[in-house]
Amino acid sequence: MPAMPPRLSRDFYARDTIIVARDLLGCELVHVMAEGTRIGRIVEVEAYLGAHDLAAHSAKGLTPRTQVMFGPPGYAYVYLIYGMHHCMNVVTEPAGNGAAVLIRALAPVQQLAGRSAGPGLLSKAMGIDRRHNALDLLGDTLFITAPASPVAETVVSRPRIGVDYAGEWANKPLRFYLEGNPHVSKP
DNA sequence: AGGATGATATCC
DNA sequence: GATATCATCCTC
Repeated sequence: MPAMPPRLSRDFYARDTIIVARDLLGCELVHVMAEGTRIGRIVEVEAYLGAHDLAAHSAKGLTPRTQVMFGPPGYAYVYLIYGMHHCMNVVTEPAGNGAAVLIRALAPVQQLAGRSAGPGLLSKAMGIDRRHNALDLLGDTLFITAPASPVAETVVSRPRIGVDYAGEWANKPLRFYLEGNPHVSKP
């Protein structure tokens, strides 16, 4: 088995959120668990640009929940939605901006538990829940590695899912995915 | 189209 | 303390 590509650096996450979102496509999300290591290839993401983005949780300002979003880049922001599903994000840009990228779908690579097309499903398949909130993605438990091979697919952008309440921000094309990939949640 | 199901923010 | 809302998923 080939050596695993290097972990993404703090500087990778510190960049502009749209750039980070696009560059995360093709990267691999890794969760080292007692039962084994689960790995999925990122095929769909959404960018949440910061406190001025009305669709972002950080638009509410600094609260206990959004604390992680306003913190330094390269940390996991995981929350429970609709009382039953977990969503995983990575914090981007320098501390204070409240920006993050939601990971929406993975193609299975190793040991995924069930389907991973959609933010709730992928969290379940990867064994990720609220306990992972505020976890450093440069640590040894949960991290992201650079693409195992060059990303050949075309990246397409569409409006984000489930943010109709956000006015004109709901229409901005801040959802990115790999065209034609069968594991995208809503092609 | 509608229900599950609990944390969060925002009122009183 | 009560209530509305929710970056979803499943079943009908």
